[in-house]
Amino acid sequence: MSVASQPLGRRERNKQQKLDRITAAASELFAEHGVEDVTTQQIADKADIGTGTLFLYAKTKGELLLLVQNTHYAEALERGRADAESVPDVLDAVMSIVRPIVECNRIQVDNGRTYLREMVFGDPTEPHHSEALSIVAQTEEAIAAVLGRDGLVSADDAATTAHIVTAVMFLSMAVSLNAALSIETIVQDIRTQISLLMPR
Amino acid sequence: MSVASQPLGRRERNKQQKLDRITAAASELFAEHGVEDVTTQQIADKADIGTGTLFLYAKTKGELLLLVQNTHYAEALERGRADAESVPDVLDAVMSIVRPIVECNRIQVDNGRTYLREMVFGDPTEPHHSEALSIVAQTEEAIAAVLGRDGLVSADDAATTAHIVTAVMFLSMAVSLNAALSIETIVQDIRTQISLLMPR
DNA sequence: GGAATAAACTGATTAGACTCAGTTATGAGT
DNA sequence: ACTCATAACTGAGTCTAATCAGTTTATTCC
Repeated sequence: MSVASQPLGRRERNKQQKLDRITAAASELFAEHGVEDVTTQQIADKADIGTGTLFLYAKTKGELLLLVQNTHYAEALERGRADAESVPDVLDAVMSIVRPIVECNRIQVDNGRTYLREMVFGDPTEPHHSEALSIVAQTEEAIAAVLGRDGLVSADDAATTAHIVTAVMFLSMAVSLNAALSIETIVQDIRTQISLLMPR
Repeated sequence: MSVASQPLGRRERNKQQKLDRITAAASELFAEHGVEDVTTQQIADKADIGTGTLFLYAKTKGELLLLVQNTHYAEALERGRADAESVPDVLDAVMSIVRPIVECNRIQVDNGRTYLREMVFGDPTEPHHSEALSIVAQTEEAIAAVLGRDGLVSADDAATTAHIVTAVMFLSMAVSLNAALSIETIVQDIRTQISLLMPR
C-alpha cells in the first residue's frame, strides 16, 4: 500500500467510529423521543460508550443536538438555494430559501426550537456551534445574493436585509407562542414581515 | 376600623410579604453574582423560606429572573416612550425607544441575555412570563405609534415593522457573538438594520 | 371556643447533566 | 520486544433545579 493510503492510525479510526456511533444514537433517540425526553446516559448506552466519553465528543447536550441537526439544516439550505434560482420574483425567491429551512426545523417542533436556542445562546467556541453559525452565514449569503441579483440594491444593503430576514425567521420559529402553529402559518408570518423589506 | 380597610386577611398579607422578600433576595443576588452563579437555595435562604416554597411563587428559576427584570424593562420602556415624543426624525425616535431597553438589558450582560432566553423559550402560561410578553407588546405599540405618526405608513405596516424592529433588537442583544460588544456598538448595529425599514 | 376544611409551607429526596481522578490503549523511540 | 509518554476512555461522584408526601397555619362555620 502507498504511504498515503492509510494516513489514519487505529486511534483516529476508533475516534471516528465512536463519533459515528454517537451521532447515530443521538439522532435516533432525539427523533423518536425529543431532546427533552432523552438522557445523555441513554445516548451513551446506545452508542456503547462510557458516560464521560460522550462529553469528550460534545461538551454539552446542546452541542449534541447541534451535531445532529446541522446536517439537516445544511441540506435544507442547499435545496432552497437551488429552488430560488428558478423563481423570478425576488420575494418569492427569498421565500423558497426560507421554506425548506422552516420545514426542516419543524419536523419535530421541540427539537427545532431547542436547536435555535442553542444557536443563539450556546458557546460559539464549540465546534458544532461554530459550524451552525457558518450555515447561518451561508443562509444570509444566499438570501443576499437573491436580493442583489437584479442590481436594485447595494451589496451592503442586501447583506443587512438578509440578516434581518434570518432574524425574523429565527424568532418566528423560536418563540413559544408560535410553537403550536403549522408550517404554513409560520411561513406566511415570515412572508408578511419580509415583504416590507423588499426593494421598492 | 371600617369593613373595607382590611380587605386582606393574614394569609394574603403573609403571601405578599413572602413574595416581596423573594423578589428582594433574588434581585440582590442576581445583581451581585449573576443568575448562573446563584442557586435557588441561596435565594430561599436569603428570603428566609423553605426550598419548596420558592417554587410556589415562581415555577422555575427562569420565572424568578422574569419577575425581577420585568420591572426594569417596563421602566426603560416608559423612559424611551417619553424621549421619543420630542424627537422629530422617525428613525431617531424609534432609536430613543430602543436605546433605554438595550441599556437596561446590558446592565449585566448574562442576566440580560438569560432574560431574553426566558422570554423567547419560556412557558407563556406562567404569570411573570406573560407579563414580559405584555411589555414586549407595549414596546411594539410604542414603536408602531412613532412609525405611524406622520401618516406615511398604514397602521398594519407600522405594526408589522415594529414587530421586525423588536426581532432585530432581541437578536442583537441575545446572540452569543454579540455578548462582548458595548452598548454603543449594539445600538449602532440595531440602527443600521432598522434604517432599512424606514418609510421611503 | 372548637372542630373541619383548605391553603400554604417545608426540607428530604429525586433526576439528570456534567466532572474528574484513576485506568487503559496507542504510538514513538530505542 | 520493551519502555515511556500521551491520548482516550471510564463510571462513581458532584451539583443543583425541581418535586412531593407530610406538616403547619389560617379561615369558616357551628
